[in-house]
Amino acid sequence: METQLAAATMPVPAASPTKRTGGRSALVLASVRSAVEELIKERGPERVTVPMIAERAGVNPTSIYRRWGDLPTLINEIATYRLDPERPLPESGNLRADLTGWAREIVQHYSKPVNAALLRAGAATAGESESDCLRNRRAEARLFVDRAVNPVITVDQVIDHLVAPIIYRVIFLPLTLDDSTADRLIADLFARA
Amino acid sequence: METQLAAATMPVPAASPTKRTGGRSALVLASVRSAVEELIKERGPERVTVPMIAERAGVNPTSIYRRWGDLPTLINEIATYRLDPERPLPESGNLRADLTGWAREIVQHYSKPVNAALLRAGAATAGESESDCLRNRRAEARLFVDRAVNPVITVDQVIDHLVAPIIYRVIFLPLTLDDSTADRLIADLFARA
DNA sequence: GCCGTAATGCAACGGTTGTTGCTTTTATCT
DNA sequence: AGATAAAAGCAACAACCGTTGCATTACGGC
Repeated sequence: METQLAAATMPVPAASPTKRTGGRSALVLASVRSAVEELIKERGPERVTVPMIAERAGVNPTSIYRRWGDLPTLINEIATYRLDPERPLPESGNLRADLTGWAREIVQHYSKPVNAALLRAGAATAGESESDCLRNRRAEARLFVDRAVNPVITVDQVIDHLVAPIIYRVIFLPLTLDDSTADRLIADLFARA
Repeated sequence: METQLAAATMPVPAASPTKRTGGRSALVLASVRSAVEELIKERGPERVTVPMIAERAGVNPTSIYRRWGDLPTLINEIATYRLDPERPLPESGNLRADLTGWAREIVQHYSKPVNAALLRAGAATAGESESDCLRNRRAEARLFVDRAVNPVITVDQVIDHLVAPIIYRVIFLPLTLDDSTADRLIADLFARA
């Protein structure tokens, strides 16, 4: 067939479909992201549609459908990368101090209504395989515990008694979340150790 | 106006618009509920629509729209009352024993994929005012602590270190949830007291 | 058993959504 | 700079969704 001939002729079977991330694509990505964030804050995660996002972003709906395929997929991606996984983390040499700074940052992050709304939306799709918008947070927890010389506590304990209460309150009891929450949970966590 | 005349004539202004809960209505309610549960398990909470539910339930879509108005509202109601608030609760006279039984029940409940999916869906709408599908659970926690003679722990601690970790794992780490989870958390919780 | 009316069913509609084939733009590589 | 093809725009289309007015059923109170 034609493909065989072509394969024989070509030096390399063109197995490098170069992605385009810069320029216009980046602009579309950015404006779609902020459109989603605005709309989700304004109307709640359940009442946002793709055409609405497209209009707000000044972008054609087809661009969104072709890039993400799905509204849940799009929202989930935004929820996952809202808190930059590449950002600098506390590195004081003291586990408790590091976790304190880290927990405070998370509380502060999710105190913003936009981020709380995104988390709730992300929760809806969290069941399916690897679409978990909090996996970066757990990787960070693991990092802190793993590099400590004398951990005292386990990763599971950090998840259960620090991350979980914060996330639970963000989703279900947002009004009870304040700056003291992180410190209180840290105190509880290390009281046991 | 006519209304004034009517009001003067009538002995009681008919201020009792009797609801109809039995017979057909009950049947519709039941079949809609199981249709939602089936579909949410099959396709995930985000890919279910009202017409789909109506067809599966053998009910007219308008009935659903008029009764609940909204898909999120419907799903949220089901998520809220899936675990019967009137069910008997442990009442051993011992706080730790009661909480243990209660926590085991919750873990077992949410180990079923249907209930986990409903919880995720409920999380998406949890921000808005009083549409919180876990409020009954928190009321129960309060009951246990309030009636204990020497509580040892606070309601907030039950929320943060027992309820929150279970719910977090149900939503984001369903595979890590097993029968030992409840006991482990209870142990952690009372270790401090 | 009868009556009033709450609740469901039915049908038609206007608007929206998501898909598809094609054209235009433009990011990336040489 | 020029060539290539990835990504975005455009237009048209067939679903589908949710609303509304009216007819039908049958629950609940007498």
